[in-house]
Amino acid sequence: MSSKPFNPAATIRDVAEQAGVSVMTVSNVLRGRGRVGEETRRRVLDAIEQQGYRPNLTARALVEGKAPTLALMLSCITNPFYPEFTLAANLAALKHERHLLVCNTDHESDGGTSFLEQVAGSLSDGVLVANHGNLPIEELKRLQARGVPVAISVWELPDEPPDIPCVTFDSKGAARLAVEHLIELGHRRIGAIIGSAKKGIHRGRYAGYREVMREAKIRSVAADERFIVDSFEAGYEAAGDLLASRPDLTAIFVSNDLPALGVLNAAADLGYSIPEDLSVVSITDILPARQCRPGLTTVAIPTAELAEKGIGLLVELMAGRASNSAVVHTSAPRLIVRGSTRQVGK
Amino acid sequence: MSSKPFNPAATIRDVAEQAGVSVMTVSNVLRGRGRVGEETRRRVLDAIEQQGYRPNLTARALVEGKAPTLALMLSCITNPFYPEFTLAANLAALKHERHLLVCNTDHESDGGTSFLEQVAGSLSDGVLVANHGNLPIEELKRLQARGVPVAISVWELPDEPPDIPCVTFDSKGAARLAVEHLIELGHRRIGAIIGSAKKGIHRGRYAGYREVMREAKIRSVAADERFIVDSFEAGYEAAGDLLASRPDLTAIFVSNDLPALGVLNAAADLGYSIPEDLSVVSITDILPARQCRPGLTTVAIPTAELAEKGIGLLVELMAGRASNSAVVHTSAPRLIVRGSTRQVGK
DNA sequence: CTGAAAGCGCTAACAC
DNA sequence: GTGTTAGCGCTTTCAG
Repeated sequence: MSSKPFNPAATIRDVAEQAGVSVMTVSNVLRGRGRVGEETRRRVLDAIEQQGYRPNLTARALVEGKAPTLALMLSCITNPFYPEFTLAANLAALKHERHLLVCNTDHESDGGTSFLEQVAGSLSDGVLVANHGNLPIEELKRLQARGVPVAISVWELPDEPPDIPCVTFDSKGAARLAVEHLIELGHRRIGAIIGSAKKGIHRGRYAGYREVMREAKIRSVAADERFIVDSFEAGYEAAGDLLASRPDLTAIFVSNDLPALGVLNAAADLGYSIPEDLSVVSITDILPARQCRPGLTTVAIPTAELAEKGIGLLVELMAGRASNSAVVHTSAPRLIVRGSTRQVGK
Repeated sequence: MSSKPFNPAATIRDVAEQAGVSVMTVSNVLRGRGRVGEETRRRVLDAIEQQGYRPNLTARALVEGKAPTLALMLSCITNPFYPEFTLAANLAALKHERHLLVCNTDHESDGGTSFLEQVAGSLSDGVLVANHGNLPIEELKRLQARGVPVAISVWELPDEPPDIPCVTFDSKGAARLAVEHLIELGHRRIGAIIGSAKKGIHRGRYAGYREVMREAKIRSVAADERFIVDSFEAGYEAAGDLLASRPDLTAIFVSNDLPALGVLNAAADLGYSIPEDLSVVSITDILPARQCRPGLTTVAIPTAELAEKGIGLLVELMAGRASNSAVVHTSAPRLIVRGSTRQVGK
């Protein structure tokens, strides 16, 4: 019962001692479990206050066999898609009383394998992986086999799920909306810049583009298409290249906002006025798409929802309530018309 | 020596058993400590491989009394300044074998206090706080008194350090470079949009602006100045307001890129051509500043360096090698001329 | 060079 | 209502 006024490294035992109770009782009042007398409760609370005691989450995690964190793997947080995604994932994790550990795979020499190796199932209970077209699927399956909950989000193809639980969105539908918008504005000479290989991650988007072009009876030729890396710079270069070889294009469909921003910049540098000389539409709706002039017309995908549902799926998985073949769908993409598109010839 | 082919939940004890050695030996080979015979070593490694054993970081952290993570507090990851900062902090932390836990204080009802309460000194050994002008300094000091290493980065005023170890940059010098650039281009009617209260976080930047104006013998009046919230939207509005009341301004100095982007957009919407009708210069050099047209002329601050040195300072603090009054300086800001500024009247 | 014992701070059973 | 006994998975003494 000695009054130790303040103890920077107070443990639950110190508190128990000062309050004249057992460790168990302190643990109970701390977490509102078990039954504790009102009087005892107060004494314990006082002791906690005085000593400045705070429970050690590491110790708690060890004994409970569960970690207070979830891991998020993404390519690179500086890609403007991810901040919004990460924030939503973080908030969702917090709702489940978990903190978020993020891994930028682009900057890990092994693509994040060692991160998974260390963190998954040890520091973190589960792993949410944001799809970027080059996932170490085998590695993820190995983890899964080991009993670590693993989920993928931003999966592009609802009809071709991976062998791992995932959250998808309708990428083909998104592309359709974008290209239909161009068609409705009267465009016929439409180029395409795709942020992956032809059969790569954006193949659903590419399929949507092809489909609408076919329906509109427009014969699209390979010369009107470019397959590039999904970056601002690659978009910039591809636009220059495409416009040089097909100067009569009136519109360009870009499979992603980031390269589309590059296209906008290239067009400006080449002396094109947008949207007077060229319409540009893409997919995603990242923040810079609305913070530039002209604003980028784009098809918004449910970024925050993809993140939230990803965390939700992970939590269900951890609780044994979701199966390994779960496929979670998200809201339909929606067209957002801004200044980068216009009626052809106007 | 029974061969358990694969054990998803293998512990160090399982490995020891299979290898026919003691737990200690396994721990030693695992971390290259102590002396272990080559033959024994191999047996242990084989057992680890077969069982798919991976050490439990939580348990290790508990017994070592140190956590494998560091915490980073920032206002919101969707502010384009932070992705770059966070990435650099993350990479620096990794070099010290720590993962990073990030807290978006804007979205915590208590500004992150409960995050600190839970995480600091328990899940994470130390905390790096990115300054945003409204820091819970008292809370941080309390943590510090408790023995938790705490450091602040992006401190604006090298000459007025807080009572907490910090990493600073020369904000006044940055503003000077920006405004001097305007003066050199012949501008005299220069407005200012400051992303804080007059005596708020950007007061160093404001002071730099005033200083250069005075040196150039330009009488700046309050009507040419706006003090706003540090956001794109506030910048947009302030520009409209300022331009309406002072239509003869030829240039605007904005204290931060984010509101400057808003200014660029507002100017475009109001029919101003930039830089023909109006020059805009600001401070920071966030990614969107170079991914928009016209590109934003700005003074780059050493963002990555601020993050790296922040983590470095934290690590020094943890090792007891840095004092609580440490002030770490960073490289001088540099002017980056892009398309948003031009010789007056041209 | 290797092993046995102790314990990090906490919680889950079960007693009383 | 409250206390006692174990033990989470690991590392650190200290013996051999």
